[in-house]
Amino acid sequence: MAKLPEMLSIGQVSERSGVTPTALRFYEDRGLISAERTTGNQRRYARSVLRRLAFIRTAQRVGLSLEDISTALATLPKGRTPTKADWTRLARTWQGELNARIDALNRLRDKLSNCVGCGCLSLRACELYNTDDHLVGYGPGAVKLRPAAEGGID
Amino acid sequence: MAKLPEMLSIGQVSERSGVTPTALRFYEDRGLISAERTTGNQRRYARSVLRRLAFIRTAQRVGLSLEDISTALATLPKGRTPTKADWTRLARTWQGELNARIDALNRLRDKLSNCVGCGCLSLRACELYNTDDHLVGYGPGAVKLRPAAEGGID
DNA sequence: CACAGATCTCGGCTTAACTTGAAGTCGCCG
DNA sequence: CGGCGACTTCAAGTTAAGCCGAGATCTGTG
Repeated sequence: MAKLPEMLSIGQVSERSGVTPTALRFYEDRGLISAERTTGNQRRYARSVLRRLAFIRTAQRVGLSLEDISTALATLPKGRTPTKADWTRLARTWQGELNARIDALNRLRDKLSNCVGCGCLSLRACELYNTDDHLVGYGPGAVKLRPAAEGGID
Repeated sequence: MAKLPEMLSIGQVSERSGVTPTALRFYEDRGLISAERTTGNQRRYARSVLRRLAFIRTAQRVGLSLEDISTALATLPKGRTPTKADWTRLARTWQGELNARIDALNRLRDKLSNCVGCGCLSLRACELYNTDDHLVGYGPGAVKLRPAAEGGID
């Protein structure tokens, strides 16, 4: 096995993290990660970037946008090792986020089951139509959906 | 209260569904919904479009793409009322999807909790870093993440 | 030192899901 | 029947999260 290198090139980081070089540059551009430069202007990453990348990718996996992630990471003290309190705060935020998403999914799944049972599309007032709002209009089918576009998944 | 109109204009559908007119035209373009036309070429929607829209929006809410939705809807008999078997099939597909997403979220949330407990970022081998793969590299922080880009959320 | 292979920047392409704007037409109330 | 608001199409713009290629430069190894 090779010795542990102090700093990693973009290719090495890419290979170890599974994140493409292009994406790495992109993340840097967005302020999610950072790197030093050689005299020849090539990026040299500290090993800690791998932790950060794992974090970023994992968060992305559950549907958080890079902006969400970036915002969250920004609450951590820039540069220095975050305190436990910092992390707790961040985690709490995300847990709320995650819980909301899980709830939404559970609710929908259950409702979908109901719909199968009830025939759904020919039903007058399937619960599915009123997932999160209460503006049931008059007559069959008429409802006021909350514009989901704004809230994303939750 | 007004009388129930037989057919709805795009504006009425928009107001009742919370979906903008442009989005409605867009959905039509994508084959998700359809409408008849007046002699003057304006869209007139059957009330059932509201059910369909609620369905579409709800599915979107849980992260399904319009293409997913469109594919699913396409399995239903074009035009006529779907049979219960049709619905069952569709629902089964989506339930698998939903379950997968719920699982992923639960796993992550739990791991995030662990991380708070353990100090995470200063940890050598936090579970977070090995969410779904097993290629733990040598030394702290070195891992091979599965390219999440391909699988999306699940 | 030479050179192959890794990186660099930059601009443009991609997909999804719409939105915005322009220029013109409908429909219905008074 | 006049007019104004609702509607039409079409083209182009937007955001997210990158990918791709070109042309130039760096780095490390023999």
